Amino acid sequence: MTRVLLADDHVLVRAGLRKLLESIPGFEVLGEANDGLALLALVQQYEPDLVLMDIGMPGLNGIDATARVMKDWPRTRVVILSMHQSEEYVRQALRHGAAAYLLKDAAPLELEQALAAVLRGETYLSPAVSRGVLSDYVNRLRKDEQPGDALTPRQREVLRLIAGGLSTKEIARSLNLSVKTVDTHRSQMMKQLDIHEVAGLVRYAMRVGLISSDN
Amino acid sequence: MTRVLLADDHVLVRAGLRKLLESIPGFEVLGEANDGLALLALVQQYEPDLVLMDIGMPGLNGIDATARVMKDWPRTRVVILSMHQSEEYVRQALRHGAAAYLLKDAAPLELEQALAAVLRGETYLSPAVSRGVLSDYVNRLRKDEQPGDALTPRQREVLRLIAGGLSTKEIARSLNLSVKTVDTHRSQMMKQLDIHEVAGLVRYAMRVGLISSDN
DNA sequence: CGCCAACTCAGGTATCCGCCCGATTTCCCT
DNA sequence: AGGGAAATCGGGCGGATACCTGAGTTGGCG
Repeated sequence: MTRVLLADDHVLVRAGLRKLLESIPGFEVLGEANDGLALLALVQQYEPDLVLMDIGMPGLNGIDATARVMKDWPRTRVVILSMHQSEEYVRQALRHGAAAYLLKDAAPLELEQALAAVLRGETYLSPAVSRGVLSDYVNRLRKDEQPGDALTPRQREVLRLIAGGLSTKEIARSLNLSVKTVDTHRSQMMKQLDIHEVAGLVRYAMRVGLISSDN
Repeated sequence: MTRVLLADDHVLVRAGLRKLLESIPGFEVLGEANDGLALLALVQQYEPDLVLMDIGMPGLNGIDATARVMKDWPRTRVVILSMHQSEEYVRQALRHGAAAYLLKDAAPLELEQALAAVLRGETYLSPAVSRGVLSDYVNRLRKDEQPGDALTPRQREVLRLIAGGLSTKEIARSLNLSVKTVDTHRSQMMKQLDIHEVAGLVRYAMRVGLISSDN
């Protein structure tokens, strides 16, 4: 039996969701909350397996409520219900630990699928949403336009190592060059790119895809 | 009529693809190339609407060939055919301007769908691939776990400015602190995070979402 | 052949960074 | 009441960085 809590500020919506869930075998609705804070109290009381969470709630909204639920009850799975397929909402929700992001105009069948996926430990996004996320992802990759633009091959090599955290001396050793040569490359790049600190170089390297934040 | 070129180092594969394409109304195969360089010559000659490109080719591979095609004929749409659903390949392909990434074990129907999507200007990924990309995307968001983990609020403040490219002196002025205080915060963070250069701090700040590469 | 960009290396200087030692105050938690 | 984390400063040291000027070599391109 999957034990579920509902959070939504509209009574009718909650009632509808309850009916829906109770029509699916294996789900039990423990309670309903009309805002984030009320939900947190219920979560503490029941420690449910699943929370169906609206985003647009007065007081503590769904995203922040999700974050606080995940902080103290990380094993609880939170399914976000939202009217908006805004990129930003989706990302916030996922970042704060939501297990699924469903649009409110989704078909009931989709809700079942989403719940099944979530209980298997997967992350579920409404098709319309995942399409958006995908294109956003693609855009991000695209923005990393080829670094062959402003820099010479040697400069890119040096930049990669700088951004990787190596000191000038280490880079020189690694490339079999004089320290002074590496120094010149760094200075040259800074002049060309109008960037004047290592921090800026690292950000640039990341933007053009020379390195990624996880190394 | 969509004018198409094929690039693959296996004759049989090319022949099969040609048959497939010619069975779809509206597609015309202009020619075949057995490696990247041969393809570039054909592209120059025919200026096709579409290129079906294998990744694993001798000489100039599919990714690099894609980049060079996109550089000089940006309106050409390149569909990557690959045996591997490696994350890295997909990302490289998308980054260099591929319009689609198809696995070679895809159903013929999927090829048609992909071509249709591409001609509509969309980006198409094989389902298996897009699933991987999606989960990668989600993982990336998740990794941006709340920065409240390892660092104190003040440290985060300082880190944000460091990663933003400010010097210790500038940060001190900006926060109305002594240079020494800022210095201490930086050192403290480095010890805690086991990171020992500014470059590493910048990458960390980016990973936890304190800053983004585009400032 | 001559030009130019890329690559290589050098000396010098002012500043900044990374790290060591130390200290005080505030505030929360037990 | 006492412990501990957070935040605030200081002195000092060795090395790295940012920027300057100058200069030799290589390879491609007209």
